[in-house]
Amino acid sequence: MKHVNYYLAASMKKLSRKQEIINVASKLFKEKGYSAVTMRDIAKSMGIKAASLYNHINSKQEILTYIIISLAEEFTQGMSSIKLSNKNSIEKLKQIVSLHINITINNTNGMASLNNDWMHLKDQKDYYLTLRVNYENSFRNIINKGIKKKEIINLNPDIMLFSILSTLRSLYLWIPKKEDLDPNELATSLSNVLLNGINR
Amino acid sequence: MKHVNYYLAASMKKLSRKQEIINVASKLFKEKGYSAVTMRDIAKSMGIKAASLYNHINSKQEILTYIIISLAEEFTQGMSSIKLSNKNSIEKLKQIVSLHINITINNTNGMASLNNDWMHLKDQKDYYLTLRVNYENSFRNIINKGIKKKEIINLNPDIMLFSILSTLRSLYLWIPKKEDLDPNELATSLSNVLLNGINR
DNA sequence: TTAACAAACTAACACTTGTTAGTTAACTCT
DNA sequence: AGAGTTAACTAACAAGTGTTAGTTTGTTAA
Repeated sequence: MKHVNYYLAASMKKLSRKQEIINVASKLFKEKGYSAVTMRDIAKSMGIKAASLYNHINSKQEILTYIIISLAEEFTQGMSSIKLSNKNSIEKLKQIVSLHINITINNTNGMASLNNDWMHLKDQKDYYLTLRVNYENSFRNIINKGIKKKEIINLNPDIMLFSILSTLRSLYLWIPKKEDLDPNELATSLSNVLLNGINR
Repeated sequence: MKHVNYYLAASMKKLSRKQEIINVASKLFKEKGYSAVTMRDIAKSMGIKAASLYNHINSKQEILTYIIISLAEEFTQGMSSIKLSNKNSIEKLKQIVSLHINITINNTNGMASLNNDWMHLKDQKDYYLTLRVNYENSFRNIINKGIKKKEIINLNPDIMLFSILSTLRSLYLWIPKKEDLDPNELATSLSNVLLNGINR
């Protein structure tokens, strides 16, 4: 008997086999990086042979591309609605913090590839880099406007951008260790630390 | 003629061939990660054949181990002298910021491996992880003492630790893009942002 | 019942990987 | 001049790489 009938609880939708592969691959990519994970590793984690993966996906590269591009587009979309919101710059920064937390909670493993394996993209690398640069520019714009309106201190905006973004991009390393933490509470606390510092 | 006599300016010390290999490897590891860099890549960058590398190093693994462990020990040593200094917690945090900036400026490429390739260590992985945990614990202790002495706001210390450390660990991505910036000025500005936030 | 499909399998290929063995040429020191 | 050392070379190997071709088997739709 080759096919197993998994019992599926009423609440869980059945994932396409392709999506299962992508999820398993994401987890392995997070642990060892794209280059160190072989198709045989992925297959073994699913209990099948490497060749069988090709009934569902076209290449290893396709898996990486899917993981990274869908996340990058999610960030782009999130940023574009933040730009449209009628809030001051501080509130917009808080929205950015929440955006990162929510996306990271939903796809912790994928965020590792986004951060560490984008250089292994082929066809879509330029597209990814464009999305990334645009995202950073939007972020910088919010900071610059905040400085002009005296909502944000008048310091080197690149240092502020780098500092905040580094923390947000590293969330994937940290969130899985703190499962008990509520996303909203985390957003509040983290915004507080990033915006107001820790000095008393 | 197989051997070239490089002209060495009086100011530059001649690096051992082994150290040259490690430097070249560090650069490649930063660009593509340890697993994606082959011995033939490293050799090509040096203008020699892969087999020739083995006159100077014992294995690819040895290169990675050297890069990571020497940096980790540098951090350990830096932290231990900060612990001994008679400063309040805010001043100690500023010293930690400077420690990261100085080490990163001196070995930007190596910092990439420290952050992203430590999981590919073999023999020395446990040792590395011990150093890392100890470092984080020392960092957390400084924050906790600061909270007790009311020098630091009374918020979740793990969030503060994570936030600051994420930024410091990402410096290697950012410092090479800002060559004009003076290390001391960067330390001052970054400490200011990390400790006092950006809110006006 | 049977045709079509989905998803697994075995076997194989061409290429790349880290590494070893043995050799050779140029410098250094006596 | 000769011995020793350093650092390059060529050639090769065994293991592992992503991927393809062709086949088999259970499930689904007509």
